[in-house]
Amino acid sequence: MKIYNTLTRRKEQFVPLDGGNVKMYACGITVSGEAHIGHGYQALIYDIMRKFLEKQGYNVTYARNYTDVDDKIIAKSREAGIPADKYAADMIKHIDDVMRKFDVDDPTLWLKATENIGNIIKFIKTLIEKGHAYAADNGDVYFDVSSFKRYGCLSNRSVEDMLDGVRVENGEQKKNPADFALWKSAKPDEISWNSPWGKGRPGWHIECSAMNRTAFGDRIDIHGGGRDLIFPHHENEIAQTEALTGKQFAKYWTHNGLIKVNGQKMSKSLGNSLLLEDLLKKYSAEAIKFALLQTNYRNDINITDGIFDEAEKHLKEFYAVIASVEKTFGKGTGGNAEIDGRFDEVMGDDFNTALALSDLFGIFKSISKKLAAGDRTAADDVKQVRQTYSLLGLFKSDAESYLESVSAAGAEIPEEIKMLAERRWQAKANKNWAEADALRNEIDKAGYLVKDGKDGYEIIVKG
RNA sequence: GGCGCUAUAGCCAAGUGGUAAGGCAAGGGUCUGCAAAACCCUGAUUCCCCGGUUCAAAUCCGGGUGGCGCCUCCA
Repeated sequence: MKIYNTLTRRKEQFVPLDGGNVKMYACGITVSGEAHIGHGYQALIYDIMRKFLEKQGYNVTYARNYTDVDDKIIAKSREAGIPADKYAADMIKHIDDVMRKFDVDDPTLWLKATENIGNIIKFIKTLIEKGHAYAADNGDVYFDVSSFKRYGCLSNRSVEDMLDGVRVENGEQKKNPADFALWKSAKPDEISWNSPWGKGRPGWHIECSAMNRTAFGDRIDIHGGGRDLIFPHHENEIAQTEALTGKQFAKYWTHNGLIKVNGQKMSKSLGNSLLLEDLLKKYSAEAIKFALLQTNYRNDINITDGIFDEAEKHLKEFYAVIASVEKTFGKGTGGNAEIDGRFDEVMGDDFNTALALSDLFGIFKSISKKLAAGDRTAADDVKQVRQTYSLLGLFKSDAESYLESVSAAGAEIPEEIKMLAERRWQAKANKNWAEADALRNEIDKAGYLVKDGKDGYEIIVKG
């Protein structure tokens, strides 16, 4: 099993810290808004990593967090006229629902910032005691970047390099512009907790360090998140945790690529987010996953017109084969070790879902041939594909129901279209080709397509 | 300005030393009254450019150029 490690910038053999037990953490969502496709993608990737590691025999404990207090949440909740904690709780519930529709499983542990305030305060206190952090007069607490020599080891930058790019907000009392907030003092009427430095709330970075330590102890195997978190978030996590423990925090740092829309990154500030909920109204969860997993998780994905339509088309074709096989031979009783072994092989190389998916085209071609030849092992292959690829969230549906749900619009053929098609069929039977073609054009203009079979025809909705 | 990622056929994309997977689109064919669908066939003498290492490089090294991202909240 090989995993690409951002820390060393190479693929490494995966060797857990503790034999067969794997501790894995992935940064989750700051719940200031609805989940977009990027959030769904990230959740999907780490869900797959967890499941594949389990398939390899590891005992995985997988933790994810919700950042449920921050500036944007406070601002949004004010706009909505509800308390910040209620706003965050409602949003979490909503996001959980959408993720369930997207068919991403819950982690082993769900962690929330607001449920770990005590742990966070304790963590900060220790950092101050050890001389890695300091409290300013206004009640803010900052991490002293100059006290941690390895600062910059993940993102490969030096403190000096950073200084010219750092922005200092008004009212901040930092010793060094690169220092970052561990604790933010509360402004009037903001949600806050009592602390040794007065009322306030935790900074973003410290949450993950503190929650990790509470859940897992000093060290973990895999820490993941989107590539945009490398700096400053993950760099700061390393500084906080390693300054406290003196030990290496995460052994493997993994970062998924970002989803772009028409070449541009989706971000909260640009406001160009594609909401997961909206996409799920248009496409099946399986089609969305298929489209996203056709690229290696480390690369960015540019969403352009048609990538989901194309994926849906492929799934329809695959499910059509599955439906035929299961109808003809019933559910398989055996399996196909080759399909499963090949899957393990490609996924074992840094979770190469792109290769795993491209294999499907060959697999289904072979299954179709077997079906045509009356070879009953086609049913075993189908059973194996369903079992193996369920790890990627694919082929989990009943084939007939899937095909029905995807072409649901086709069920609603208007009467007049049906009549046109019937008249065309008659014209055709009378070998009146001109009239038959004219009628087909009419049907075509209305947005439908007639497909002739041997003993009848079928009307489908175009597009 | 600093740092990182990336550059493979019209498009998407796999491939980290042994001679270019897969998909879409396109073209040809079988089938069809004609279509659609389905099935079969056809693609890069070459992997942004220039040097180098090597028996051998898309793959390693050096230098360019273009695209994207991070350095402010971000998955």
